[in-house]
Amino acid sequence: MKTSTTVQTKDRIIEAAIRLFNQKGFSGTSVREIAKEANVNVAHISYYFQGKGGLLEQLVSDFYEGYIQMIESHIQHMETRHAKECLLHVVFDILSYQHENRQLTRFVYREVTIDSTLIREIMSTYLTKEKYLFQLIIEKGKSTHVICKQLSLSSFMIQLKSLLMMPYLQPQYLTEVLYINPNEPYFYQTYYKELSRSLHHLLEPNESVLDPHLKLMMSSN
Amino acid sequence: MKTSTTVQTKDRIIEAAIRLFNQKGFSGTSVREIAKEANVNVAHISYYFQGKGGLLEQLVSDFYEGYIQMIESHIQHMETRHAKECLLHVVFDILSYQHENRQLTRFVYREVTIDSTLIREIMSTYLTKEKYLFQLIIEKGKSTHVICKQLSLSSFMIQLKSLLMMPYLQPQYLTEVLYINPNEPYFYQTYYKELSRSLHHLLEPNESVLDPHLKLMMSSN
DNA sequence: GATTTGTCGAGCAATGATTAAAGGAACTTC
DNA sequence: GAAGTTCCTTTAATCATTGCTCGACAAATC
Repeated sequence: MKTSTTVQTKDRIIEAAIRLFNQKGFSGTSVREIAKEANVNVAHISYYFQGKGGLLEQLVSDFYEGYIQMIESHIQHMETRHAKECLLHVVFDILSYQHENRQLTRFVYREVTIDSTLIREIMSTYLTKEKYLFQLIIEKGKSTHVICKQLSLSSFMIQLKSLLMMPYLQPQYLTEVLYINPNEPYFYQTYYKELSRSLHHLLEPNESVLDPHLKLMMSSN
Repeated sequence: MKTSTTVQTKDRIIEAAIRLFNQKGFSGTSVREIAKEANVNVAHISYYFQGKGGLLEQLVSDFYEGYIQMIESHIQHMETRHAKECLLHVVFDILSYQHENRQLTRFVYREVTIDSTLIREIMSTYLTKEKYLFQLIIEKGKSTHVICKQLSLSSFMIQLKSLLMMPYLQPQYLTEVLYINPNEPYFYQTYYKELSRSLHHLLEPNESVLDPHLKLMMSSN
């Protein structure tokens, strides 16, 4: 019996959970609050998700499922595109994905910084897969000489992921300190342009192999 | 009665709290756990810090106090240095500061993503101050033509803070996925070099006012 | 010896997650 | 249409844990 009210109940729990987890964190939210916010009975959470932990697992893997799937769809069309172009499209779509799921994104990215077995499992599946997919693009770019051969995948990933995550992990910083509203649809398009500029410099062949620290020091003296 | 054991007790609580908050988050840690980890009585936490909330406040403001103070000391010596040089020194010292206080850093940066009144107050004090201090450096750099005049402070801050925070907010990502150990002292020195390279490109005058997205697209066709 | 300061265990009231039991609505089967 | 089945919902209760405080005791300070 899959009535519409059933679906509503389950979905209302998910929506309420995302909202509250986003605001107060996982441990900071009680199942009673979620039930109240969703206007459902407390027992429903255990009934549908096998407890609070199951609800967390559902949300996190739903997020990464959609995330990875989106990246993979780009990889499949990579034959027809140049590596840099493909990379930029992926970046744009990640921003778009994060924008569409702002609350879930912030919650997941925060929760991922907690040392738990669940998180460790997520890591070894979705995030290594993400790394692998980016590696494919980078490798192709290197072979077609549009990406600097010396580029280290690790340092690229660190910087890319930093830049992608920050605005959605710390939206209050943008609003309260920088007076930028990351909720506006214009934001991530503007941000994308800045990102693509940074990426461009990150990928292009070094103009010098010198220690950039020293180089900067010298040029400013 | 300020015996050495008294100091020990208070400090042991702080150390234990940092360790546990870092691992399991603020809400995910109970005062009993902290007391157990610190080998003190539960009542001590309320006695010294007026409850769990007070302990949180103590830790967070201690962190930002040292953080801001460190940046300010650079500003005072700014007369003798060029803006870019000063900026790089600040960046290096922030990395160093975060490295020295790895556990506290990760905890604070995570907790700052929670919507609470405490956090909002922290924002409007320390983080606007941080922004102001960076503004001073940037302005000087612009006036001496070592920093691009069109550089937006906001987008600079977003990117800078992203890159500074990421490795210390997500150390498990580095270890488990990228096989990089951010706990090694070498790490933040290496990372600093990468950062300074990115910053160099961020600050230097644009070689073109063209939409970099379009530009990249065209150059890869 | 009086006072302040640190320590401790017990215990409080509140809230945490979870579940067992039972009611009820829709759908199938006879 | 009656009986049975399945799924959803609700109530109530359980049991652990939460943060915090009280009163007693010890030790140091004046």
